[in-house]
This record gives sequence, C-alpha cells and structure tokens, in this order.
Amino acid sequence: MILEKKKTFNAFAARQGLRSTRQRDVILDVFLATHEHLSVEELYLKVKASQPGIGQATVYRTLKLFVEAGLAREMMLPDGQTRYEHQLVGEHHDHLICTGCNAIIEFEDEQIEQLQRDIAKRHGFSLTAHKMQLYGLCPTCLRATA
Amino acid sequence: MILEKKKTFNAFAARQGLRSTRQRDVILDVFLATHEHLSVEELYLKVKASQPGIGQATVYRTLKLFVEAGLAREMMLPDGQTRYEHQLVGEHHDHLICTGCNAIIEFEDEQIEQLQRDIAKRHGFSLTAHKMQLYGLCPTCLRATA
DNA sequence: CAAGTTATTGAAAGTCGTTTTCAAAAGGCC
DNA sequence: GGCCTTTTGAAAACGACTTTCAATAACTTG
Ligand SMILES: [Mn+2]
Ligand SMILES: [Mn+2]
Ligand SMILES: [Zn+2]
Ligand SMILES: [Zn+2]
Repeated sequence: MILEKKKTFNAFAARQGLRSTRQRDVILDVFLATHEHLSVEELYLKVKASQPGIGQATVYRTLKLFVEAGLAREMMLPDGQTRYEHQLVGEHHDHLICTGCNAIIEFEDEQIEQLQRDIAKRHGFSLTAHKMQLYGLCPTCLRATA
Repeated sequence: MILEKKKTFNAFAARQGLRSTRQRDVILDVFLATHEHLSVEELYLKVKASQPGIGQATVYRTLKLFVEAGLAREMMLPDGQTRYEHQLVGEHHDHLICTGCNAIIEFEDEQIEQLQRDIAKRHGFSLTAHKMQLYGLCPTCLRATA
C-alpha cells in the first residue's frame, strides 16, 4: 500500500506539473513509514536523519502537497503545532486524546456523523467537514492519578 | 445578568487576592457587552475605543482571568487566533461555522454528547472536555455560490 | 491619610511555529 | 549540452502571543 500511495502522489505531481525531486521522495518515504500524528518538526528530524541536507522549509512545503494530493490530513491539537497523519481515501476518524500522556486514540462513530449531518441540515448548511476531539485521561494515566 | 457576572468576577478576584483596577473593569464591561466570538485583537480595539490608554498585554492577561473565573471560554478556530465567548455556568454548546462568511451558529445536542461519553467509556477514558466544530456553507453563502 | 509594600500596567523585546524571500541548484525538454 | 522553469535551503520576516521591566496604581498599616 506504500507503493500505491507513492503512485497517488506521483499522479498528483504529474497532474500539477510538479517536478520529481530527491527531497520529496525522501519526505514521502519517511511520512509513509510513520504511523503517528507527527508534527512538522518531528517529521523534519526523521527526514534529516536519512538525508541531512534537507531543509525545514521543504518539509513544510511538501507536507502541504501531501494534503493537496489527498495522502495526508492536517490536524491541530491545543499544543500549537500542526500535525499530519495518513489520510485514506473515503475514510474518516476522530480523536480521543489523553491530556496526561498525549496518547491519541482514533475512533469512528457513524451515529455521531449522522447526527452532525442532521444538525447541519436543520440549519440549512451544506456540511463540508468537521472536527471532533474528546479530551480526558486514558486508563493508564487514570490509574497513576488515583 | 451583567451585574451578576461582575459579581462573579469580583468574588473570584477577592478569592485570588487580585486588585481591582480600572483596566479590568473596562475590559469586563466591553466583554460583557459583546455577544460574539471575539479575538483578542477585536476586543482590544473595542477596549481602546472606550479607554485609549489600555495596552494589548493587559487585554491578553485579563481575558485569561475571565476564563479562570469561569466567565469566558476560549476557542480556537482555524484562523489562528484565540477567541473568547461568554461561558454560562453549567452550559455547553458546539459550533457550526460557515467557511464562506465566518458566521457561527451555536448548537447543543444531548444525543451526541451522550455518544461521546459512550465512546470515552468504551476506551476506559475519563472524559473532561471536548471540541466539536462543523464546517460548511450557510444558506446565504450557498445561494451566493449557486 | 501618609508611607510602605506589592500587584498591575504598558511598551517593548522576546518566543515560537510557520511563511516568505531570494539566489543557487536541479529537473525537464529540445 | 543548453535553456527555461521549478525547487531548494538559509535566513529573514511574520503574527499571535508571552515575558520583561521600570513606572504606576492599589491596598495595608500605623
Ligand atoms: Mn488520527
Ligand atoms: Mn459559541
Ligand atoms: Zn494517558
Ligand atoms: Zn456564510
């Protein structure tokens, strides 16, 4: 599936007339190898580890391309850093976040999604997106607190 | 009710050993007179209109006090500015936001809230807060687009 | 109510994540 | 290989916000 995502990006790049560069390849490889919700800085450090010359600005720029290409989703948590995660076509999830250890759990809830659509409809809105984040303490942090 | 909120703040101030200043009074008056989701800058401009000497830093500081006092809620929209709105004790609402004209509609949905608690429970989390924002086009912007 | 103590203030500097600038380097095309 | 254009990295700029600090204002006490 990594190969498939690379194809997706290459197709996007071709469509947009973007050039294929070593930097973009490396950043894509590193991004695809992760499975977390990484900040740009975190990604940058990983990228630098495998290709020291690459600049931060390029990482910032390239992650935005991934979003445009539909490979990545941008998310903002209250820590003030933009984070990126994998985006699979047609899939969506929301987040349950531990305020103790910053663990992130992903969930999908079709009932809530339906209720959200209902609310939008009731107000005559055409819904295009939504954000939902639940905050609390995970079982581990809860135990530690008690 | 404005008077009541002033009392709430004064009680909080007394409890914390805070001094009562002209600046805090003015900022509280201006805040209570609004009914929008205002950024600090917007609040600052209104405050300056009624008391030119007041500094931005004081507005930043004072709004945080209002949050601590339970009078205000802080909210972050994707525009990168922190906004403040009135917080009524024991009340909660979420937001439906028009990406065309930035209109904000408030809603409450007890069904969703219950489902959120269920999700947290299912993962063994003790839920302390949540954010939910729905994005789309309001009826007016929708008509303008068509 | 004057003097002393401490909190608060405003201006300016600092911070931090992100964006922009710009000259050098690299990619694509003939 | 040339030529034109995009991309890059470093550094500067940006913007929201926070901190610093000396002056000022609010309490307290005598
Ligand atoms: Mn996720
Ligand atoms: Mn609101
Ligand atoms: Zn935890
Ligand atoms: Zn609108």
